[in-house]
Amino acid sequence: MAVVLDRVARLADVAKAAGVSQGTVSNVFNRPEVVREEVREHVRAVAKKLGFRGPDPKGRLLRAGKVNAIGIAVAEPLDYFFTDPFARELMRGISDACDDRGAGLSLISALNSDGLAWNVQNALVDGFVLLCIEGGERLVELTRERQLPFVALALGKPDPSISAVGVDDREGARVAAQHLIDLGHRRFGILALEFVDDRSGPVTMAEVEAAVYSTSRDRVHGYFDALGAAGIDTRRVPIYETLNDEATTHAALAFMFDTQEPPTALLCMSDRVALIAMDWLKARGLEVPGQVSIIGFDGIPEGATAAQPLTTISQPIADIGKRAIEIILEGGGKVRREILPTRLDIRASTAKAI
Amino acid sequence: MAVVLDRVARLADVAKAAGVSQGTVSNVFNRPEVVREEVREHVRAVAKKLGFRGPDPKGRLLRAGKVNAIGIAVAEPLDYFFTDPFARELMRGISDACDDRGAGLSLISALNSDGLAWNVQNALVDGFVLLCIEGGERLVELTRERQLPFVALALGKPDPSISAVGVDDREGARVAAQHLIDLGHRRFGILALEFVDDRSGPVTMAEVEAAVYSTSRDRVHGYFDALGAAGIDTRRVPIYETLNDEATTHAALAFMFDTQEPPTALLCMSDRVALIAMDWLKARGLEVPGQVSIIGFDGIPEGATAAQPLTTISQPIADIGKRAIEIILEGGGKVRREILPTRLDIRASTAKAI
DNA sequence: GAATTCCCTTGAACCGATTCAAAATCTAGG
DNA sequence: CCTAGATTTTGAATCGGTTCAAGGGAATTC
Repeated sequence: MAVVLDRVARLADVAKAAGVSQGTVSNVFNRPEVVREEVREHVRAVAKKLGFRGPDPKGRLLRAGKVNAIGIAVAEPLDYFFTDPFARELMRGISDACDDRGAGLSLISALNSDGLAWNVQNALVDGFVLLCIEGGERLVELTRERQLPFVALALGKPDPSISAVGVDDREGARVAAQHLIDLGHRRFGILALEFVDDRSGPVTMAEVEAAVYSTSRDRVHGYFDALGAAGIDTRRVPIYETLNDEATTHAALAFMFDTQEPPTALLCMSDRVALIAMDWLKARGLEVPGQVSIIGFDGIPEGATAAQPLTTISQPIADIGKRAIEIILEGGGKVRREILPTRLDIRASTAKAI
Repeated sequence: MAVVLDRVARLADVAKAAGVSQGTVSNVFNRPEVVREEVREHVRAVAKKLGFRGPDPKGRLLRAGKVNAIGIAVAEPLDYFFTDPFARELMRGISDACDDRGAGLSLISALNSDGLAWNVQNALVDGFVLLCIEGGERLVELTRERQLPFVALALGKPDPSISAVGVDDREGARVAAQHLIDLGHRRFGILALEFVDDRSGPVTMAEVEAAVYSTSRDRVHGYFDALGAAGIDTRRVPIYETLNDEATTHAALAFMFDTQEPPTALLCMSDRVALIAMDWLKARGLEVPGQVSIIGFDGIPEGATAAQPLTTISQPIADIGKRAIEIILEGGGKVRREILPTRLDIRASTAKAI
């Protein structure tokens, strides 16, 4: 007697058709060893006939509670994960950690705040890694609502109530500036990242102190720690806020180099900006590092493989991702904050001052 | 009277505490406009007091059935998505398509077959895109079990029963060879991808015809279509199977160039292999394209931005990803097969034969 | 022959929401 | 004041499984 179903077969259908309880069918698929072979094979045969391919994860999920996947959220379009060098390197570390634990990876994004809210609220994950490159505050706020473990990366405002992994920006920046001082440079320019959202242009020290993004502020402090100690008048060091893109970086360079005494050393808060600066200077006939030395920040792979390799302060990007996953999966829900070390990678964009 | 729960609050708890039905609480969060303002605010207040932050997606999922996410599966480690140029470019297209539709993205992988099976069987997704670069057959088999819509990309064996998006490999290869013939070349070498799993070395035409991966076979046919028409004895054109890595590509080059009459033109089945070949030749003091012309296949961004830009047959990689998503989300479950056009991108690795 | 084990299997509770027909309440018109 | 119609709210079914205490039956021990 073949029963024809008007829908896809469920566990219960198989149970009824095979004349056993639902629990037994469940065991056949999940713990086959506890079911008598005869019964097991019979159930399997019936399941096959009904086109039942195994328990639907949607059902299991509710009972089990665990999704076995981590969500990586960012306030950028999804392709950010595959195009931005920093994100890509970070995802390498995250991927490895997830592979090791057999966890899946869900990419979560939103361009507008409505979509972001919905995506974060409904993502089927066991925890979140927040890429707070931009709009970090809001991302944290939304995620908090979910009441799932999460770790913030590159978060501007350090909040002691949430887990985070990062680097010591101030110390990294200090080392960067010290490197250039050691090479004899005395005239500097700082190509900064955003202090507040969507603003670019020259900034004053007061604006630096009022920064929303403490990452940028800390780095300025770090640069100035070294410059000040070397007796350089930091009030005369130009700081230009960029949006980490070509247009604003070019504007920053024009601002600094169309002057009587242009800098001989550029302190850049990202490798991206540093690479753009290098191209711009060369196009203007200035030699790097002959006439101008450039140091970046981040340590993205592109910096090392560029036509002219970039000296930079490397962050252990992949490790940051890895630690984030570990904290979520094994942190036991406790708040953890980790500061990983940076490293000065001296390559071919810095040289002795003339 | 404050009720204290020993667990996280649920919809039902809020309903009871607020003295309304569960359905009303559900409406407050999902269709607030149908609930009287007074009730709505009251429920919200109670929810807040109980620490209920909104309906749990795990519960909603079961009822709604839709996850609103697409799974991208590959038989490689997860970091493949972020390190392999082809995969990255593909994911760009997929990301855009998902962003447009507000769909999420789940990355699914496995190193060993057990893990792969589990991940594919349990992924919470509405459909799959299969990257059949390697182990495609098995991936298709596993996915079929899930009874969810899926699209295969770069699948070796064309199976008319499954949806797929790809390019006309034979025609693309023909155009590649024709380009070199037009430049006057008469001595060719073919650096092939795998015909069967994990094998490398020189292959005979019989082995080509017996290929598991029809992509590689079709490309050989395409190359030979052009070479044969130009009156070149294809039996004397060496074909070397590589694993798309440095070691086997170097072996292939040694095999071809340690001969009396080395080729003046290399037909490579991937840009990766082509770039490796270019480096190898230069390291041996051979000029590209002065002494040897090289043409790739794929059109990865690295080929265009390389120190010496690579001539290649470009696949519309991002478009392939985009179409795959569209087929899953809007295909209505019907089987669809699409062949997208390739394009000859002439850059700096091919030149007139001497 | 009764008691004790051991091995399977059962049945029902539970996971956390959405949905919708039906009931209850309110509003306006006669 | 009554009623038709509009607006809200309820209650119960449903989604598809997992889990585990309790039960049944066969084998083993006393």
